[in-house]
Parts: sequence; C-alpha cells; structure tokens
Amino acid sequence: MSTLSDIAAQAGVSVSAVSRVLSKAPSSRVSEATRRRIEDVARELDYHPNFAARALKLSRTNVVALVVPDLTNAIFSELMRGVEEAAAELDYMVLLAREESVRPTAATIAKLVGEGRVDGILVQVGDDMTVDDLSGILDGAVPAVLINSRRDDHVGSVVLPDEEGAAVAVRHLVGLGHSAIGLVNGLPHTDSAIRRGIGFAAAMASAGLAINPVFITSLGYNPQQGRAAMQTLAALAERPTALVVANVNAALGLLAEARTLGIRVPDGLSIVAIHDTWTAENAWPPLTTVRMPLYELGKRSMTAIFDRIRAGATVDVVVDDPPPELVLRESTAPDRQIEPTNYE
Amino acid sequence: MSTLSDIAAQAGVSVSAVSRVLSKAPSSRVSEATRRRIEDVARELDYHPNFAARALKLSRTNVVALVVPDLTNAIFSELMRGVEEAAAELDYMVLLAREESVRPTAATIAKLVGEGRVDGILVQVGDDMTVDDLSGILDGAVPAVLINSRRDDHVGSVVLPDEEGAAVAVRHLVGLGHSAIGLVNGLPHTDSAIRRGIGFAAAMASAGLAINPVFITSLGYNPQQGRAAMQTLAALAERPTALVVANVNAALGLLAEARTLGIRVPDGLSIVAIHDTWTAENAWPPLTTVRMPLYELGKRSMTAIFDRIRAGATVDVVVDDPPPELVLRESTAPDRQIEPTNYE
DNA sequence: AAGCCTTGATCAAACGATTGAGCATCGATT
DNA sequence: AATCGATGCTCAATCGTTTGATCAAGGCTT
Repeated sequence: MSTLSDIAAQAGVSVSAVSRVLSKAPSSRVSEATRRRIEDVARELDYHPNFAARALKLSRTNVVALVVPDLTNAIFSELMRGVEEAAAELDYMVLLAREESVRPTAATIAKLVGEGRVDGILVQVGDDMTVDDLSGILDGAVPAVLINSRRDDHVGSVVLPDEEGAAVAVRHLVGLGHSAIGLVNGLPHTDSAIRRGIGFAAAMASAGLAINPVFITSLGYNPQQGRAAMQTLAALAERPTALVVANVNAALGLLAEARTLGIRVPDGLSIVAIHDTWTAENAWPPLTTVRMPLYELGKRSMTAIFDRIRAGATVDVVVDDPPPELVLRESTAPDRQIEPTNYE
Repeated sequence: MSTLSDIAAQAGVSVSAVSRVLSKAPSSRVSEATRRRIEDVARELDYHPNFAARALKLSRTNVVALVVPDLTNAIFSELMRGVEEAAAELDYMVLLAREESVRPTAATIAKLVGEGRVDGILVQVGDDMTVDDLSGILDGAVPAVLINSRRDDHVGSVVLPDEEGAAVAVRHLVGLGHSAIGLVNGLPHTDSAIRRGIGFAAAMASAGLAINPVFITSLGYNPQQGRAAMQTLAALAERPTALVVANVNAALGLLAEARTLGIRVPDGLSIVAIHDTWTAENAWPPLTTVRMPLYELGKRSMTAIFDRIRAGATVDVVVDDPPPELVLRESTAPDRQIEPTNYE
C-alpha cells in the first residue's frame, strides 16, 4: 500500500503538495503541471488514502453504525438498501451491527462510539429492548437517529406511517364486508405497535365498526408469537372473520398455526399482514400485505444522521412517500355473512 | 473521549507508563501502586483506546470483513452468529458487507482493503459471482478465506459437508421407498451445487438406484428459481415422486408453485430441502430439511482467517461436526407404489 | 527601483497510541 | 566503597494525513 510520501518522492514534490492535490481541496493553489504529475503517479501506484491516518487526523471516520434487531429479517432488506444507497451518495460507509440482546448491544455500541469507530449510529430497537435501555448511549455525545421509534426528549427519529399502514389493511377488509376484525399486534410497549394500534382503531371507527377487545392480541412480531396469537384467537367462542397482522413474520407463523388448527385461509379467516417480503409471496396461500416504504425509511434515516453529524440538526420525520400500498394476493376473501352466494 | 495523555496528566505519570499498563503488556515493569492509580484514573475517565490511532500505529485494525450475497437470507443467520462469536473471542470485529452484484462488490472490497480498513476478508460468493471474479482481489496481498467454495490455487477455504448433506436427504427418501428421486440444484458452475450433485449421485448409486437426468434441474437457489424448477419438472411426462431441493429458499418457491399447479405435497410429491430455517418450519406443509452446521462453518471460517492473518497459515477445511442432520417434518411421505396400503 | 501582491510550492506541528532506548534510584554483591 | 543488575519510570520517534504558517520567485504598481 503506497503512501503520500511514496508519491511525493516519485513525483519529486512535498507530501503536502500531494495531499492537497489528492484531497481536491479548493485551497490547493497548485500548477496544472504538478497536479497532473501527482495524479499520474498516484494512479500508477494505486494510491488509496489510509483510513486510520485520516480518521485520526480528522477525528471523523465517515462511518455510521446501523444496528437492527435481526439482520436476517427480510423486512430489513429494503431498509438496509436505502441506508446504504444514501450512505454511498454522501461518501459514508455503513457498519452493520446486530442487536442480540440488551446488554451485548449496549456494550457493542459503547465500544463502537467509545473507540471512535463511527461518527453516528442509526438504531432500530427490537422487541427485547426499549429505547430507554439505550438512554445511556443516546444521552451521550454520539449523534444518533432512531429508526421507527421515538423518544420524548427527541434525539432524532425517522418513522413509518404505521397508522396509515394499519388503516389500509382495515379498509381492505371492510371493503370485503368484514366487521369482526381482529388485530394481531406487536408487544404493547413498542412504539410501532402503539401506532399500528391507533391506526387500526381509527380506521375501524371511521368505518363505523366496533372493536371487540378480545380480538386484539399484543404478543409480538415473530413467527412463534404469531402462532401463539392464533391459538389465543382460536380458543375464543366467537371468533374474528378477518385479521390485521402487524408483521409479516408473525403472519407466517399464524398462518402455519391456522393450518394445524384446521382453520382455512381465506375461507374461514382472512389475513392481511403489514410489510411485504418474498416470504409473503411464497406462503400458502400467498399473503395479502401492506407494503411500507422501507427503502425510503432507510434513505431518510441516513440523511437524517448525516444532517445530525454535520450540522447538529435534529429532526423527527414520518416517511410518507410512497404511501403504504395494498399488495393483493390470496389470503383475503369476502366475509361469508354478506356473500352473495349465501342467498343463492 | 479521554486520551492517554489525559490519564497521564491526572495520574501524574508519563503517557508511556499509561500505555504499558492499559495494554497489559507483560514487559510492563510498573509498580503495583502506579498501576492501580492509572487503572483507577482510566476507569474514572472512562477511557477507551482510540481505534484510529491504534490502527495507524499497529497497521492492523482487528476487523475482518464478511461479505455475503444476501444478508437477509435466513441461512446466513447461523453463519454470522458463528463468525461473530469466534471473532469476539479473538478480539476481532466483523464488518458486514453485502454483495449486490459483481462490480460494486469488487469495488467495495478493494476499498475496504485498499484503505486498510480490514485485516482480512471472509467471502461467501453468491450465484451472481464466481470465485474467478474475485481473483483480482484474492490474488492480492489481503488475507482471505472463501466460505463454502474453493479455488485451485488454494487461498484458504472452509466448506460444508455438502456431499453428505445431499446424501442424508437421499437416504431419507430411499427409506420411504422412493426411487424416482429428483434433484433441484443450484447453478451448475457453483461450487456447492457441484458438491451437492456429487453427494446426490453417490447416495443414489449406493442405494442401487438409477438417476433419471431429466429429474435434475440446476436453476439456482432462490425462490423464483425454485418455482421455475417445479414448472420444468411438472411438464415432464413421467415425474419424480420425491425431490431433494438443494436450498430451502428454492424449496419454498417450489412448494408454492406446486400448490398453484395442483401438486399435493407430500402425497403427490415428497420434498426434502437442504438447510434448516425458521421459514421451513412455518411453511405449509412444514418442510423436512437437512440441517447443516452453519454456526460451526462461521466459527471455523473466523478462526481460519485469524490463523491466516497472524501466522500466514492457509487451510482448506470441511466442517463435519456436527454432521448434517435430518429434521423431520411433514413434506415427505412414503412412496405410494410400495405403500402397504396398496395391497390392502 | 522599492514595495507589494500573487502564485506555487515547502515546513512542521499536530491527531493518539506504541515501543525501543535511556536514565535514575536502590538494594545487593564483591 | 565502587560496581552491578534489577526495578520503575520517562524520552522521543513513529505510523500516514491534514493544514496553518512560511517562503522564494516573479510580476505589478507607483
């Protein structure tokens, strides 16, 4: 790996001259001749600025950490794409970190920032961790932006239009004639679950439908928890005819559990899940979902942390373009009570 | 963020003394008293060594890059866990990079190593990239280890027992009485597909079964390609009664396609997929799979790159402990031709 | 022709950590 | 009592970049 002084030696100039030319500083004041000579030598020696030296001098790494609960969750695919794309445009790199559980994560984050490895962090908290668990970190001097959750003392956040997402799902089911609609939600304390609950309630209200409290579960977003929700609902004397499942992974577990319980989807139960993934498309029946702007969530999050780092600006954004969109597949059907076939 | 000199000042000693104490060098030669004083001050000031400074001085970052084709693939979950766990033990950090397509990756890797951000790379190539595409990088001075693929000029590799994995699947199906067994494999040029193909053939041979070449497809590991394979096989006049699908994700797509084609699983077609994931468990019917030692693959890969970095040792390893294990679920059934029920 | 910009470069001091070499101090040896 | 070898610490150079300060050499003004 060649250094500035290698180039300087070979081009017969000083190190500073080389540095100024290659870092493209506008204050350069170099003759066109030497500029060209330096650039040629740099190319020839395949020069790349040493990351550590630059970071040390500038006390800035141009790296942000993205911490998510579970990297392999298909939901994060688009999110990460958005973050990385925006990062590339801003000349930043993304350091992916996953959050195994509360302690390791706090420790990992502390290490990342304490050792000066990153300029800022993007954190999406999972079920096992509340934003408060991170307060020690977020209160610190590290620029941070919360993805899809908020805190009172706003540290900066970018969230999805969760209310609208849930509302889109409800409206679809209402349009199919359902009235006994349930909600399989995330854990009660999580931010997105709260917003999805609100959107659900609002949409039900504006459709003139009553909410049956026993039709609402708040057990979590993962497949196991989806299965548990299905069991709970199946045990009911009177059951919902349709379900809004707040997360596609939970919906997959719920769907599998419905099969083992002998509940037919969509004939006996309509399901619409929030978030669209390839797994939804390949489920049986293929799941009707509400696609959320995850890519844009990622992009916006990255620009938000950038603004925070460079200008100290703190923003709280809702990503609403494009809006949540229904992806119609085969897990929803008209409610039998009002089906024309009933009258034949 | 406090520095060594902050501590030195507050403890009334020189920077070197602090450095020696905190880096726990055995050559330290410090009195117990000053050692304690320094440690106390360091704790009080919440000292963390500056990453950039250390990396610059030691020309070593203690970071390795892990590049995988698709981070959100559930298969990599265990792999990554293994890598990270081993890394933590060795005091290394893992920088996750994903491989979008050929060019960006080569560029990304070049950047990572060229700028000295990482000490080595762990690369798992995907379908879109052959190991040869990376030759420019692998030939270079960067320590690298290939995960689940090999090259003639061995640069170091750690692979799964793919032959045995495929064989376990075949033996299960043979045990159920199947003889018309097909293989839905990965792309022909990929290393793991070749090994799985060999294992399949060997197991068929030792069961005394003939392989019908038209029962073998090599379209790839993803769900779409699995669907395509199902279409191809469904179009056959004579069809296989059982399928070894070389990848769960392909199996999921294949399963969904089977449903739309009206092929019943497992009654009309038995399926066993390689790799066990939560998606297999939540499919319908739940997929019988062969669990491969992915966690151990990760651990072994990390120790291999470590040995490469520290000692220059190049190894080619097959991870065979624990061995591939059948996870019996509901996507396989006895072959009807020899079912006892036929003779009732 | 003396003084003064402008241009095009170089000097040198950081950034924070590591580490070989050097230097007191002190108890023990001859 | 002079010497020696530990012991316990400090000095200072170094890693590769960046950047304010400096400086030489012309070209302009007056």
